[in-house]
Amino acid sequence: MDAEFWVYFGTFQWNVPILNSKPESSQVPSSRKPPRPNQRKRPTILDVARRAGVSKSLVSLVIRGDARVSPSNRGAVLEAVAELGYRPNAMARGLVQRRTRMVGVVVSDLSNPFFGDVVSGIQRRARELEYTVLFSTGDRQQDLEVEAIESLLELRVDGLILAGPRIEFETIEGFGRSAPLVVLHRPTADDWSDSVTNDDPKGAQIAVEHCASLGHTRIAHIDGGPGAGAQARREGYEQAMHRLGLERHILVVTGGFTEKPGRRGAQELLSRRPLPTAVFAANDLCALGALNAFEESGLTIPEDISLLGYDNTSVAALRHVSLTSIHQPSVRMGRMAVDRLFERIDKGRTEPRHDVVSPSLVVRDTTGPVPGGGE
Amino acid sequence: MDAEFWVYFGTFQWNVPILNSKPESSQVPSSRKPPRPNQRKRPTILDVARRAGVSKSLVSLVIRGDARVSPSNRGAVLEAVAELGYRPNAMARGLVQRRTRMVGVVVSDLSNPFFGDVVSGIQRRARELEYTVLFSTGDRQQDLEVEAIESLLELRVDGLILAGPRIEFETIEGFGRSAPLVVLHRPTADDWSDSVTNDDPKGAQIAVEHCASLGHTRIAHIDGGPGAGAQARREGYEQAMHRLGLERHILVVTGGFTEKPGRRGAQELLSRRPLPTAVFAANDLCALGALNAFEESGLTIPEDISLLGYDNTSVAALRHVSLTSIHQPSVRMGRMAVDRLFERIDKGRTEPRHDVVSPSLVVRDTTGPVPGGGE
DNA sequence: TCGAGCGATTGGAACGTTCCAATTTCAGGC
DNA sequence: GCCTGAAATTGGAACGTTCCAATCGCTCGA
Repeated sequence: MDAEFWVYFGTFQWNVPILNSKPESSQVPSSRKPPRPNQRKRPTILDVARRAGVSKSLVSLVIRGDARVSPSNRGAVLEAVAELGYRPNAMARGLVQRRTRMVGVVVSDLSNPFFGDVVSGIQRRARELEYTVLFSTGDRQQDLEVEAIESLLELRVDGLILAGPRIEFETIEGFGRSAPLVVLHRPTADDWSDSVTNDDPKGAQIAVEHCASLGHTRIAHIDGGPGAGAQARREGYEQAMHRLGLERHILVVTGGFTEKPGRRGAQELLSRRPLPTAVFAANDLCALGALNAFEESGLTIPEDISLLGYDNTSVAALRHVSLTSIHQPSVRMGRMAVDRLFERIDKGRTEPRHDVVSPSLVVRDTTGPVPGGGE
Repeated sequence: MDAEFWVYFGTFQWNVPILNSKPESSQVPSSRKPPRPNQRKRPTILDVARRAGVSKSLVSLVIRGDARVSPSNRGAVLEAVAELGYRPNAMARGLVQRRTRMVGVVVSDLSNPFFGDVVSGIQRRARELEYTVLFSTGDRQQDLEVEAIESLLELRVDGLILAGPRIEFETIEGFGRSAPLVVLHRPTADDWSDSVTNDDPKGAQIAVEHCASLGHTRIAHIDGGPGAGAQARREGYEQAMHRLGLERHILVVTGGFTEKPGRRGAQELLSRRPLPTAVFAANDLCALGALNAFEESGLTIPEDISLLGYDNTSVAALRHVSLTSIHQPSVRMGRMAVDRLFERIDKGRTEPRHDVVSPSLVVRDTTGPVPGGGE
């Protein structure tokens, strides 16, 4: 068996395989062998140059779109390029230019629809700035997430965006020392990274105030459990309740960021008396779990209980669901992340910047006036 | 303004910017300027070698985990690596090795929850085979999709997986000539690429048979419009209806793969008399749109109308939705795609292989017996 | 007719690795 | 003390680009 040896020094982490004396026995399936050239040898800039009868430098100029090349030579080169099926080698280019015009994006969970919009914003802004985006994901596991980041850094991306990272803060800070880094959806406060987050306490406040404006007083909260954003939303809820003079109605039960814990949280709420008339859930999926539990127990939404989610995912927008939710401007946040990176990479900014954007309320069909006039 | 000039030759496509005589005026914002080295110079293998008092070759051996290095030297090198915060440069390595151990995955639409599982399968299998996965997406646009693929190929990924590509068949075939290529969720039949698809006609047949087994005869279909998989599902539906002797009940209305067209399709169905008692929609989102339209018109599901989706996405599984659907083994399909790639890259397979996996039925709460005994 | 000046073109030196063949080191047997 | 061979280590040549300074070839004015 191979041993794994972790070198850890300061803020830097990297794993080195240590083999035992038996050489390539327990290695990868069988693949360290001579890599069979499946495809025929790829043409290089030199092949193009030969074919076009010019120097490699001239080919390079044409490829980069330099204006000083004579039309005839440009034509000849382009022709040779097409004939040979030449495709520039980004590695060679990156090596000499020492920059890649690539940004790496690590998404903690690609299957969460919430990240779709973020990714879309990143993609579009990056394109405007002529950057290429490479995504990677830890598939919900911390160690894979670190591996993904490492790979991207080894590829020498010019900058890194971590969308909702699940890894430890110290690790993140270490990466920030290696490359320009923007953290999305999770606040950082160090000198090495930027962050773009939404104002969770504010969002919670908006949710509570919406309920209050509909006459609700017994407003409960199903929280996000141990998750990162959970605390901020819970505290926002509590503060808002205080501010409205509803502190004696504060009621928080444990939930989570997916359907099942939301369901369980709601079931716990159902055992309390008097029942709350409005429930603010940690996020949309959590709210959906709650919705299900309420419906099963014979309550109707929003007549008996009003329900709010958070994140305004595509699921909340489905008309069959039509969940009132707190919206984060995800697309814009994605764009902002790229802008922060751009400032560091191309404008030379070095002082950290931490942006907080405001959430907003999207009223749909799961919230309504308090039944029977409250209390 | 910059002009864009497309070189197209045979199966190869690549865009070359052509500048007008004014040099760097209307260029990118301002970024072609000297790239400011935001971070301090990165240590190279030579720095490590100097610090550890050994040759660069020895450092290279340690990093790659070669067993022949003496323990003392290994220790010294590792120490130097940690002290300097050295991270190997994948570009330099890839350049000389002429392989990268990276596979590129282009997902047509990252916000579609359907691809979450596929990606997960790809990710896990790739990790087992010690490949790194790089994702990219066209964000639903054809030209961006091509750009994404180009970028990955310029990076010299060892292989490429296209998940539900929206680009033309000829273009795909061209890419298959440049690198090992697996197409997911869309059949190909050429000699240059492999494909992994689900058996759409079979899935449609299962859906229809499920309805029939519940006593339904007036089974309608809301199709996927002009989309790629739409045709196969529609034809599967029609064939199954024939086989069951229900050809006179065949009823297809135009829909699409998202909620809105599904809604419209359902509305059209509602104008037909007699109403169908079961509806098979092109996919889950389409079915959700239909569900909404039916509910709005006062029908209850499944008492008045049974409803089926396709793809068995996470949305269908939400208990509040609980949509009967046709399941594709997405995770497995992702794994298979990586395996096909591996066979081409490391095993030297060259003959194409086209796998078709079987879909299956997931019964939930939107299908039930035919109301009143049919006809 | 000649050089100045300018645009177009070129060859060589990087970039940071791995690979390979060659060299050094060292233990052990005679 | 020397030779042998294996193990450990090494320097130089790739890999495919871009960058830079230098050169080439014209046109034009004196």
